[in-house]
Amino acid sequence: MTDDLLHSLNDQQRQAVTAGGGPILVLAGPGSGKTGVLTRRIAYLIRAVGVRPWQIMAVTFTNKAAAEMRQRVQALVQDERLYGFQIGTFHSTCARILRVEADYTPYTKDFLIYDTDDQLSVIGRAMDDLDLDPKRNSPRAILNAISSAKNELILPHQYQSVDLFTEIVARVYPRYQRLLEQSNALDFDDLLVQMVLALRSSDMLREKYQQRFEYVLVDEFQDTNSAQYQLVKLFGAPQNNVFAVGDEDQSIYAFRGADYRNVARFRKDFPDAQVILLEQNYRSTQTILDVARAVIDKNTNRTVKKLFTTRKDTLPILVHEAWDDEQEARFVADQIDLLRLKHGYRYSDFAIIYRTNGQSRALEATFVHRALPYTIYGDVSFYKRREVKDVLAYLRLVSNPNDRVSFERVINVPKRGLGEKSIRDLFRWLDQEQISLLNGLERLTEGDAPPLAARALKPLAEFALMLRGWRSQAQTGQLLALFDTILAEVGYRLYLRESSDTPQEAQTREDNVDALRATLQTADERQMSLQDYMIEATLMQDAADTRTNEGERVTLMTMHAAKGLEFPVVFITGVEEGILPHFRSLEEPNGIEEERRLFYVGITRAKDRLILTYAFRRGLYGSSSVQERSKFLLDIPPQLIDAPPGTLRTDQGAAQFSSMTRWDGGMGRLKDDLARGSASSGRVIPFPRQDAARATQFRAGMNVFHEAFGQGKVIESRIDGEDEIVTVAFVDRKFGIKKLSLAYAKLTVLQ
DNA sequence: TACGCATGGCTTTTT
DNA sequence: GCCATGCGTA
Repeated sequence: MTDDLLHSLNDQQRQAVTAGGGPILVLAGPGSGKTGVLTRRIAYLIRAVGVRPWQIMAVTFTNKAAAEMRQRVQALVQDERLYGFQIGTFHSTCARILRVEADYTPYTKDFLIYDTDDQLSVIGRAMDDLDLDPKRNSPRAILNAISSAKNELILPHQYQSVDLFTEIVARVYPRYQRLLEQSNALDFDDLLVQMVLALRSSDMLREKYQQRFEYVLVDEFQDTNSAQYQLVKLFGAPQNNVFAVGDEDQSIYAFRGADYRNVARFRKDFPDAQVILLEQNYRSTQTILDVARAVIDKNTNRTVKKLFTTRKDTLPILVHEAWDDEQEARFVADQIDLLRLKHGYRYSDFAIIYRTNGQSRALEATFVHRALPYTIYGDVSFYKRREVKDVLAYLRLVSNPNDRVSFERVINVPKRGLGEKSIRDLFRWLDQEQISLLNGLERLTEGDAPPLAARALKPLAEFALMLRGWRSQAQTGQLLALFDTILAEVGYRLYLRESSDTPQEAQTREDNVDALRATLQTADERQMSLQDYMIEATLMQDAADTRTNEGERVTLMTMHAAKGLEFPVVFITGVEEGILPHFRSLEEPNGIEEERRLFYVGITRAKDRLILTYAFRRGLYGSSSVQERSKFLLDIPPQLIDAPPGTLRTDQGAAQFSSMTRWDGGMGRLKDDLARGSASSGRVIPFPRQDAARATQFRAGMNVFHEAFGQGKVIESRIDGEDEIVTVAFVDRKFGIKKLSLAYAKLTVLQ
């Protein structure tokens, strides 16, 4: 009766799906059918073991993944209703439970969830209260530190400072937390922390949920943080029917607290855990798997997996060295055209993956120029747009009139003549009188005159009256009507039109407001309360993101965004020191290993063809700089790199580049290095540096003046014996780009 | 209070 | 090279 669930599985997959109770750890390599195993396991529990859907808790890392998984499970259980089946992110699962069990927390059940922007403004206020200068200590860094502490379940009073910076954090953290509580708001991390604290503090509560959730399944286990790991253990106990699926090699979220060592911890905490390795890959050619493995095998502290495929076809991968990021983009475009023509690939078969968002620019410019259709995957979230945040803040203020962050956001949008000064005075008055924001506003409408500038009182009282009206309208439960009333009364649409620079911008922003309006319509249909809606809106930051992913387009994205996806042809661009690995990662402990995993994730997205590119020079932050190819390239065995003549490799470029500079490397060089064995000994042949002999007087990016040619910008400067050769692009098009010898030319630097 | 220009500083990103 | 923030001025 469960044949349909099991018939297409290999032995290891079947073992995972049908394993009995107790802790189970599935280490699933990329492309090994992990999601299929997870969904089938859930369906199997329901259909073959007789577990009721409401006894199952499944956790994913994104809302999108949760929605997809729910759908797949539904398809697998056919007509069975998934009544009470809990699937969601850790955060949404906790939010849901905490709403019901708010009595076990310092909050009331209509609590709010603050997103990162809200958090930053609270940090700002906390720092202001403590007389700390946000220029000396970045609020973002402090927020990160607090967030890390929370992920480690370190409470404000437990936070230990070890240096000056952490001393600042130690002061801000308690103040920040108190402000959150004052606004009845939790940040994302609090959802986890408060859940852990509640479960730990009350036997009754703990037993209630431990009994309810008999089976706990966790996806992307390598990306759990400490708090999440504790939650897994708390919900899983005492039966410990915990099914954890993950891959240490794909842990790429350390910067937000993910700790792949939780995999090892799980093995230690549950010594009787069954460990199942999924090593058969259903995605890539053997060469691609070998390349991936060569890269990742340099990492330590991992469970070694041996990925294999039964695919017989394979091609070597291609490594291409471009002159600069522009040429790199052109090469990518050329390859796409070539592969489409020669091998019948479609635009949608291609992905271009890079380390940093900024790298998309050169690619986009080239693609636009050549009319090559593309789409950027994972663009700025809908919910991050200003107009969306504004309107949500209005709703949130209605939902919780003590929410100071939302109040501050909307009080002067549109402009009401209420600036920073008035707000600070108002808050000071509230704190002095020890009354809530709502109370204060009410007193204003009754004619109470707090110590504020006289001209601020009227608009403030007007605002208070509007808010009162909205609050009573909210009682009717018609969210859409409330939304329309608010927009009309504050004149928000008019404001959008007036504050936009172009009619197009106004249109886009209004469209966004209408898209948000549609979500309220849905909420009404589902009879959601305003409070429920607010929680959903904060947690589901991707839900309303109606990106048109239709059509034949190549996909551009960061490596992080690429996780979980696959494409027939994958380009990884900018495989250079400083980019991959990223220079910022060098400061992090084990940063290099994380970068290596990132590269690994990128490589394993490819099904048939993998093309790695790097550039000799790259425009970073305006000025162009000389790049060195990534050391990761030297980990790839040379025999996997070549390409048969006439398939992919184009050699014309190299000659062209060498004539443009003294730099005489070429495309074959990497392979030559590797063949010579210099790679294994770790020797890297450095590019000639421009400043090798002595420093140049001029540097790229400098603005200069020449008596005959006028003003210009330095593109490049290099030492030539005793002389210095400066390449300058002159503002006057007549002169264009010129190479000047300092021995003759008079060139002065302009400030 | 609001707008305009200058300065600085810069990953990755989901909840 | 761009964007966000901050300060100075109307």
